[in-house]
Amino acid sequence: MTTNDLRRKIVSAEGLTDFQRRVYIALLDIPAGTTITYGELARRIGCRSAQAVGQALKRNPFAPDVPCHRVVAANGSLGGYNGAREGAELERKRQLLESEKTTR
DNA sequence: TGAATAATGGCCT
DNA sequence: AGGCCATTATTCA
Repeated sequence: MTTNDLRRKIVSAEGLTDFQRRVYIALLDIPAGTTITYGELARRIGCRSAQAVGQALKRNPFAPDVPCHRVVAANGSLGGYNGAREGAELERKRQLLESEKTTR
């Protein structure tokens, strides 16, 4: 599945708020192997609340289709993945990031 | 250096 | 109007 298809999928998805779409689409703009903080991402979509972005990601109905693993905390922590702030899910996220970084 | 706590902004029901 | 958050910055030991 290409990124473009994914974007189309997001736009055509129902039951989502406009804000959520902005978040997911902004994620698609992030190149593989690159990380961004919640705050930075929030600013990208014209928002000042990193927490709001966190909510959107947790409620991410497209996971793991949407590369939400490229988003990390401001201090470099992984943050969370697939609704989990710790555990095996995070380990998976870590590997995904490393893999992308290497593949880049 | 690390952990704990408070402050904050905005979305969702 | 109230609650929620996958944050962030600050403070304390």
